Amino acid sequence: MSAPPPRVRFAPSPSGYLHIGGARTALFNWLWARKLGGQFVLRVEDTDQDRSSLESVQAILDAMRWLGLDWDEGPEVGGPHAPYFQSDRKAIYRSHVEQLIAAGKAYRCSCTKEELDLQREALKAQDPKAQFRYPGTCRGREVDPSAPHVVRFIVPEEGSTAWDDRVFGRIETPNKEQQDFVIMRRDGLPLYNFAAVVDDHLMQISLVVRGRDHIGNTPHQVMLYDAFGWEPPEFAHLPMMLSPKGEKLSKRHGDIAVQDYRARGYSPMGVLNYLARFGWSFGDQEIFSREELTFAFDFSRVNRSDGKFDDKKFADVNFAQLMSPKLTPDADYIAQVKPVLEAEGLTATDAQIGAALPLIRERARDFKDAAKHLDFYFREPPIMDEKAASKFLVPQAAEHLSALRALYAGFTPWEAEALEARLKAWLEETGHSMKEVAQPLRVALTGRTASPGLFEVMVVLGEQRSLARLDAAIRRAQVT
RNA sequence: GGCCCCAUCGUCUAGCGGUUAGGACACUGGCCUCUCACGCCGGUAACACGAGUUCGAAUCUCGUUGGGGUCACCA
Repeated sequence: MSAPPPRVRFAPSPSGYLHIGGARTALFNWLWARKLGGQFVLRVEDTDQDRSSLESVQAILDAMRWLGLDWDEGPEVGGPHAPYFQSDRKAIYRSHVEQLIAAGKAYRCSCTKEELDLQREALKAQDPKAQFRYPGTCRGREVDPSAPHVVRFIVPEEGSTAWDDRVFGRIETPNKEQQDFVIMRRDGLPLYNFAAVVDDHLMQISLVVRGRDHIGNTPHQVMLYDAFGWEPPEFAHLPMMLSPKGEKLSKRHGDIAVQDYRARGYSPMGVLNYLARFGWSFGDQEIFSREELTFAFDFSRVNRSDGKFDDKKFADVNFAQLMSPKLTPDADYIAQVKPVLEAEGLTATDAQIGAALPLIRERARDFKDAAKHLDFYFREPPIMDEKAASKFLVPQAAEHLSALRALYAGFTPWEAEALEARLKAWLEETGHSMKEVAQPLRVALTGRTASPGLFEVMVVLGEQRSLARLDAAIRRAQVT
């Protein structure tokens, strides 16, 4: 008898862009749902109105879509447990708070933040090492429901709270470490721990997958499930992604938004592949297709130790994705590089890009880079590297290039092997070496000193443009 | 500081009592070669430390050290 398909969720708070660490959490959730045929729910945790914005919601949804992490229920797609914005679920939270109060598991508290701050400072003055916890002043006291107040949950004095984490195993913390935490604010909005529990239960989430920074919240949430008489979901906490220096990853460490990598010209699978292998492994395999990832992923192979972000490795994984026609089919490659080309003022048909693609796949590390490698195929005349020109397009080269020009005019078939054979024969006849002519020819054809093989380039360029570029180079070489 | 978690090359990791401790990135020597790139061959480089358990520990236990997370009317 197999377990029912999981219901998992990703619950971002829309206070910025989709963070790379958040994307990994989303990915692990998504993989699990897709692997087992479950549902992936997207829920927007926007109960903090000051920090949430609509633009941010949009940015996150865009990033999710770009990564191909589609959700079965959530914003813009709806679902049986709508609404999926917590700001639209206030009435639900309110009634559940009332339920806990009525059951004697929570109480209204009229202590103000200022009062508590004062108490906190007083305690600190008395004993700098002491831990301040809410003393339960309002516990059992009658507080006028119409007067300003928060609602606090009653934490059991004794015992401990535990769960069996899918990744970390059993985690247990003594209840005396906790205080009567606030579940509803003065303004009537719920707090994270409370809203998450109510929603996860109502949305029938069976497994909560999130960052390890939530481990401290989990006991609160488990207590809440108990208080409601609900069965808690399973939990799987993920090790943290830290900065290269081992600090918590933040904007200070450069690019950390999914958007940043999109702008850099990374492919979605490049990003996903790197994230997947961060904290998870599958033998020695480094590069995965989306399907392979979905097949191979399992929480039993998720690590417990935090990791440091490595840009170089990330770039290499992205490169490996782009290099493989199997992982990045021509059509995908073309669709993604085309806009970058256009931004550079270059226009090319899919077929034209496709013809040059085999020559750049093993050279371009990202789509930005690809556009650079593609530039001379589509720019007429090509941009001439002046240093290269003055070094290689000299009178001596003009002679060689003129000879080659004559050799290739009207030559058939215009194919790499034939073109190369013709040149080799000429070298044989004249006693020149490939090294003498290669670089002048390359500079003539491409405007630069580094390029794919000469004959492959000539084929992509075609006879007319190849000869025209030779002519221009010969003129240039003569006047030098 | 309390609580919780973690600990294999610089980095991501394999390893789940017996291995010359493997792979990948990065770095590096060479090969290939018309340049660049890809590719191939090779090199430097790790079990944090200390006690146990065991015939035998990177693998199990405890301690030490180190690192991280969390302690809100944020999520």
